[in-house]
Amino acid sequence: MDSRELRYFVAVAEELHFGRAATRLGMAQPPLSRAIQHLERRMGVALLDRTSRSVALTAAGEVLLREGRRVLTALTAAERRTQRAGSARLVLAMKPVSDGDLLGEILADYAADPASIEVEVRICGIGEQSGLLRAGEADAALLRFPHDDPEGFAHEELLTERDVAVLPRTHRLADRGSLTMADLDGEQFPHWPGHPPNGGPLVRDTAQLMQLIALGRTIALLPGSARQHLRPDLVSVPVTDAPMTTMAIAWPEDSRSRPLAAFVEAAVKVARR
Amino acid sequence: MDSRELRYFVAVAEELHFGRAATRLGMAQPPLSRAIQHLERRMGVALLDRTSRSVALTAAGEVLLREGRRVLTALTAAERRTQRAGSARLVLAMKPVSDGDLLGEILADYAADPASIEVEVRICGIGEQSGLLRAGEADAALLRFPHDDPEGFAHEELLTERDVAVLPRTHRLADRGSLTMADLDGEQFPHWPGHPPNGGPLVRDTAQLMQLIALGRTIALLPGSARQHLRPDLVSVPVTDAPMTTMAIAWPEDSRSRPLAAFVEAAVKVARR
DNA sequence: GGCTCTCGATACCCTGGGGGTATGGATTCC
DNA sequence: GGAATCCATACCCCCAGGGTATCGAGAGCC
Repeated sequence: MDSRELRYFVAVAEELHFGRAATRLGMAQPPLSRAIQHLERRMGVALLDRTSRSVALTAAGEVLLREGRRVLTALTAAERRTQRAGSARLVLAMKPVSDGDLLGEILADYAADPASIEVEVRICGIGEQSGLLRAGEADAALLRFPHDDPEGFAHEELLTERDVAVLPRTHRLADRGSLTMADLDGEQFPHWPGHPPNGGPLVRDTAQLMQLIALGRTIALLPGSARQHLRPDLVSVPVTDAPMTTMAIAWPEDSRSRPLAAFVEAAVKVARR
Repeated sequence: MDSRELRYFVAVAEELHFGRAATRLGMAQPPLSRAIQHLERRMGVALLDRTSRSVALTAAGEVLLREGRRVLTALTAAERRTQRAGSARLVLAMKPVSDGDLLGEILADYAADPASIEVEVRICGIGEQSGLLRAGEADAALLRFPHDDPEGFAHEELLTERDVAVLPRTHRLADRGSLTMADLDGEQFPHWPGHPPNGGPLVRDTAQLMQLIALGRTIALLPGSARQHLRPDLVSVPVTDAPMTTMAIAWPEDSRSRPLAAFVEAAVKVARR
């Protein structure tokens, strides 16, 4: 099969409408209809049930949609990784305030390596790191367990620390020297993307989170190292029995890139000292 | 990128020779050269270092070869799975004599389900099951742990049994009621494909293995259930401390096929009783 | 019931790119 | 230095893939 046809099919299968799919693909509807017919003929299997009023997926079509999407993302990921293998630059994906204050040192340590290349730090939204890694847009990512999922990636744990509570300066618990999780019962926690809704406000980035905390709409448990970056109207309080979170660096399992290996090595070295 | 170009590139990267690659692809050499040039131009990265005498991969080319192969196999796997989703038939891959004598019952039990469809049992060589599964040629496979690797597949364990020694009837240990692993010290075990060579004869299928045992060239530890299928010139002897092996049924993690789910259910049900 | 609107399929045309052959030019080997 | 090898270039040709116009089948509306 040809990846062009696959792209066509995925577009139609997602839109369930030839006209819209054609627009999305930047082409006219008739050649799209024909291409799908070709595809079905060659594969010897019906992918779509169509009447003049509706388009629906057959069982085979559902399989091809699911698998096809994966193939297409793998294809563009391969493209990206290849392109970046040509450019002498590493791309590191991280969400803000999740570097455990180690990134500066890691970058400095790596830069000291005479064979080092430029490192672009790409700050992304919460939970987007693994997407960037999977799509081949980044060479490595800083993840935080258990929030992020290292599935399909190799990773190296760098730092484990206990979460602290981040509160508005005016919060009833803001003056306490330390807290327990029980003290936080009944508090409103934010709704992280990709997690089940808990009634709290949906938070997409850290600045937004900080703002919501300052407004008293929510409070958060953040890695201890986040303490250093708090706005003056927020305070952090240790929570003696808060969950531990682990920062790790992750990369595509089968990467053979020397610069990446050197960077990971630098990260581990800095974390161990 | 287009999968056709990717196929071209992979062929050249594997052959490191435009002429041979072109032959393999069933085309002439000049259009192949051009296609690769196009690809490099569009991606903005050199994939091959070529002189008039030699072709070598660049770093970027190595990345594309590795990732591209995977994409291409995923593509053909998607094609196969789609085609088979259209045909009302399940394909089960197994190597011979590894069904723990359960397969007959499983097939009967599944066939009793009114919604059941035809099941094709595909007997394959040793260690080939996961390849067939990965390539989308089979819907499910019988694996045996720890010999087979369920990586990337969902699986359900069906049966754990202790290996027995399979010996020629004339072997010095053939008359013993039971053995220990220590008794087998110094015996020549076969070399399984995909495992490191151990000096023993390479064995690709069970018939061959049985023949080699009968000839006294090797002996083997096989699942206890293999006992039933021994040739008359071979005997099996329990080994009290032999490793345990587990038979499992494995399938692509994200399969949504109803017939497959029903079949797995039947297999588990039979194994549990 | 007939008018209209929607939407996929069909008919037909046209262009560009992918493939072919012939040949050039560089390198290696005898 | 001549021959052989092998990738690149030059040039041609054809059809696959894309466009426009239109048909035909359902659905909804009055």
